Amino acid sequence: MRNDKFPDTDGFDLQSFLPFLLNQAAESASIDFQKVYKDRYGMLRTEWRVLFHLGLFGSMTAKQIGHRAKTHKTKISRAVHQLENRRFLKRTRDDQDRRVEWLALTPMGESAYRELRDIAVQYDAKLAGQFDADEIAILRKMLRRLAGFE
Amino acid sequence: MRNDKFPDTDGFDLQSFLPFLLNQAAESASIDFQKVYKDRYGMLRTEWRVLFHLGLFGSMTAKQIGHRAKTHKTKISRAVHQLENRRFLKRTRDDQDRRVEWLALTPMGESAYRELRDIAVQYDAKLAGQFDADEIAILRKMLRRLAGFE
DNA sequence: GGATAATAGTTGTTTTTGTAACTAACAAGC
DNA sequence: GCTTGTTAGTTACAAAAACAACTATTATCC
Repeated sequence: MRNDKFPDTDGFDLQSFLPFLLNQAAESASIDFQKVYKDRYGMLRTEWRVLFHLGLFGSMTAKQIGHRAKTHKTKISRAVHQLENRRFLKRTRDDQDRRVEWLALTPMGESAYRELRDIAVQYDAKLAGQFDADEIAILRKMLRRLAGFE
Repeated sequence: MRNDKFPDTDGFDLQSFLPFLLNQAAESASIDFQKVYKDRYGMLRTEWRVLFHLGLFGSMTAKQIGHRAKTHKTKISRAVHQLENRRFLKRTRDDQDRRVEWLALTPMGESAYRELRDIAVQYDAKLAGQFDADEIAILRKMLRRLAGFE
């Protein structure tokens, strides 16, 4: 947190303060990908996240997605509705526990997922490309820890 | 981006995808600090950012703050209003260009800034403390680059 | 110097989010 | 089996963000 540029400010540097810095980095790093799912697919952030979870893990419940994506159930609920309206997913009630519903992508949803995932892979490679491989590995490891993954 | 756990998903791992990972890390790393400025000071995110900019850099215009914090002018405008209502800052018109107004903290604003800044310093130290010093240096350097600082 | 464009900041309207209360289904204890 | 508590998911309302249109002032350029 020491800061040579502003020794008169008790060494505090806003641009090094992790909550601020992480938010700014996250926003910058997301903006172009956001344009893709927003402008080209008409999706909201929670919607692509739900799409990706189902694409990656197959059938899941809303609760499971919310837990894994650290997203509140109302946001998940709305994203699921929207994806359902667009015929990207279908829901089926659990026979054992009729409160639960299992979500799964339709063929249309699968196809949208694959397209977006390929874009995501390229996008990530481009972001990571500006750093050394070992640096990126350190970055991801630290971010995973900060995010509470692992 | 390779992923050993899910080799059936073309090596895509959502929890390593930088836009997602960065957002999750940013959110986790911000949440406790957010509680402080929100619950204890009744501030919104943009409000503490404006407060900090004025605390750090002294007198600034709304435009300058928006540019430095990458925040839209309407958000800045409303944050400034709110901080003014609470007597945390005062505005003075520029004599040369009467569209411009200079913002500066009142003594009350200064005091709130100093308190929050001290909390921020401790908070950052606590976050950083879970990593080695050289790792943290690498992290901040990379995040600054991603954020478009420097 | 008068029309046109640009800039700083504000206001109004629409989306999206956050929060709390709700419904429906199940579980536990007695 | 009936009260009480929990859980999955939805809905309704309030708060905040996004976006566009606006006012007032200054700059440009003919």
